[in-house]
Amino acid sequence: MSYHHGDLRRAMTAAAATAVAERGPAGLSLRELARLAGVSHAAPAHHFGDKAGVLTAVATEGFTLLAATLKEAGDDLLAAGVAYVRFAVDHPGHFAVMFDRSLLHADDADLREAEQASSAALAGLAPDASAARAAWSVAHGFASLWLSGAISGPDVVAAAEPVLRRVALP
Amino acid sequence: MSYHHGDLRRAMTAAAATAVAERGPAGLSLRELARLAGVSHAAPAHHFGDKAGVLTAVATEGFTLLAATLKEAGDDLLAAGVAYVRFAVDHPGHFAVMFDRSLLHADDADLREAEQASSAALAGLAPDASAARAAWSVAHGFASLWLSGAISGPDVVAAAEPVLRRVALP
DNA sequence: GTGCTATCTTGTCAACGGCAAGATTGGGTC
DNA sequence: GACCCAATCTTGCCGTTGACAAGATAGCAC
Repeated sequence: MSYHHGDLRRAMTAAAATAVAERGPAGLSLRELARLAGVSHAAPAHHFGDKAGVLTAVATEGFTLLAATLKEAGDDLLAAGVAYVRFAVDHPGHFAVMFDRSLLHADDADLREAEQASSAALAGLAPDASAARAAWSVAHGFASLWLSGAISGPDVVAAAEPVLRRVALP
Repeated sequence: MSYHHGDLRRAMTAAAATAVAERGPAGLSLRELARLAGVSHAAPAHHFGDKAGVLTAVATEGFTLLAATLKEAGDDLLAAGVAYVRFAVDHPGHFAVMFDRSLLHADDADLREAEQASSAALAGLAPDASAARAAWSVAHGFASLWLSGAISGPDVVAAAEPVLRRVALP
């Protein structure tokens, strides 16, 4: 192992997302991440500043990913809703952090930019602001409830579609 | 100050809810709560076992409160949705904890009972299971997004109503 | 090869959660 | 009223953590 890790930042955010997905944001330990990456306990601080910095990086990555996912889903509001839910289920570590201001540096420039990118991607799909808010609310609510176990079933998409359809109707 | 506090359990849950509302679940310190209550740092452990036990008590209180709030709102699905959102905004500390399994003792008997009470209160309002899920999703999603700052405005209820109406239509 | 800067390490500190063992209290029992 | 007992709270301790400071190392431009 060389003195320089080479790609510590990327390794840390990836490991952080996994850890958050498994044990929640509170169960995240910077020292553990450092051990997993094979670096000293103080190495992360250089890249991220503090714990909130790591989670801010994860959230930023999440918003960027979400924006790309939404764009890929096309113009259909229902398809976008399904994509939103699938994103949350596929990236629970990112999702758990993205909307929790108490964990993040909310005024981070990169974060804000990524937030706006996904907001814009969503706003472009709905006919008006109210419809966009409604679509966002259902998709976000369903995803949250599903991840918390409050709503469950054999298949996420199958469970989500009838719910999303109630708002996505033209 | 006497040796016995007298109502430590209640004092702790109340202080915990406030602290979570202000700084999030991660910013909660059992020792700080103990200091606020004027007891030693190990006193909480007797009542709650551990940190998750405190948050489980807060979540249980939240679900009980939510069930009562929903019942009070009457039979109208829209009114119930508004009540749900208002509950989240009025009790952000409780709400932040209720749906995060990673913070709780998810199999706690009292918690499960309170969960089911609020689930039942909600299920009684909708014509079928799908409608109930949809209503729950919008209300929950809007509340979450509002609390995170993703959706904002001068008045919560005014912002929530048009969104909730899209799903509550008969 | 020399200096510069980003990256990483070592060492340290206060705070925290959790555990064990003991002190105090109030209520029930005789 | 004296005694006992269970509930409640305290003191003391340990390992872990996040954060900070100061120094070591490496890659890179020139």
